[in-house]
Amino acid sequence: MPLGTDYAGQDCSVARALEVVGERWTLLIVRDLFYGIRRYNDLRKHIGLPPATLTDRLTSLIAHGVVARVAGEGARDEYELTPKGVSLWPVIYGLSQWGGANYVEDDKRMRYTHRSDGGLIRPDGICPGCGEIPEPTDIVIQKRSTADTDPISVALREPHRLLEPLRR
Amino acid sequence: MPLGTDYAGQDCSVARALEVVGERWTLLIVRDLFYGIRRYNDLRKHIGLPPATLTDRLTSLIAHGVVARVAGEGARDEYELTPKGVSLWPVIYGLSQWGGANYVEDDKRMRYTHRSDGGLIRPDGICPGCGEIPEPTDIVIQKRSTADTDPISVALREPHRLLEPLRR
DNA sequence: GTATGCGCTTCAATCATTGAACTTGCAAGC
DNA sequence: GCTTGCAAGTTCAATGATTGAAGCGCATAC
Repeated sequence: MPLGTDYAGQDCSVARALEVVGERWTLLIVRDLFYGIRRYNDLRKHIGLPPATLTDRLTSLIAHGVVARVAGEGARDEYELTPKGVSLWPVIYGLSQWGGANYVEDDKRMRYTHRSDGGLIRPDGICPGCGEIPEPTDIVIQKRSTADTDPISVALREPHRLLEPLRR
Repeated sequence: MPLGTDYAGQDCSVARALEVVGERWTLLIVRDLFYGIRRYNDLRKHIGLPPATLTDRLTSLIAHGVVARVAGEGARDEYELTPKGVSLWPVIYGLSQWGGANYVEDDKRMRYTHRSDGGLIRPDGICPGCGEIPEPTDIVIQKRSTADTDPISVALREPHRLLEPLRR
């Protein structure tokens, strides 16, 4: 049976969340949408998953109200996070901090800064300057690893705000 | 190829994290270990997954240093989170808040309070009384849903500290 | 010594995922 | 108006993981 219909705990919030975003690839898609990647082929190339799987995951995310398909510049549709999707930010950030602390060298980790005051956001999500937890739209990211050379990874080395469409 | 060996982004912290904890069931096992469930059959019954899968996931978590197998009371071994596993708490809490806010009724959500001052921990993880983000060992949980009637779910309705072994 | 429960392992059947190939629809170039 | 090219998928057979049922060895309880 597919994950997405059968995690046991009916009233467990963690299980309910994982029913929606717990399948393989799903959280990487959400991550990329935070990064401003919005087009089908950009997602596919950046994440490196088979098109059938990408279509399946996007369909599921749209059905659950996490992602919306919207008209983009030009005739192409794009995918973007709904407010419900944006509220997944603490989960993505938590995974990023844990994965970074344990598996990525310091100088290759993504840098997260608070747009209003330039503060380097701490692992617990708080901006040391203002003491607040910034909203995703107030967070500026910069990819510092140079391991990947595809156009999207290269574009992510420029600082830009979360959720702001990545233009190339 | 198995998830656990092949998420594309080599230097992406989120992808690296999901290589370790992104497989189906894995985060539910981690959640249960935070809840104090420590024995094989308790995990199996509470989560409702096939034994072969539970063995597989535990082996993988141990190999990655997230879980340790330790001697329990009596002759039985138990499973417990390592410090690296405990540092996954923000991820579990984030999923819990998102799943709770979107899919579980108010009065059925798990209650998280700060042990030192009794404050009801906010969705962002901060205790409103002291303004701090409590460590997992300082968090008291109480399951409020009565939907499940298995012994473990019943035991979780008593307030108890995270990571404290659940005795029946 | 017999039964029960725990902590697994084994196995065939099912189900999801994969990668390659193919299709469709639009848009610009010739 | 024909072709070329690309974006955005769909289709399909092969592979691989997951499932549920059954079984097994050990330990304690009766």
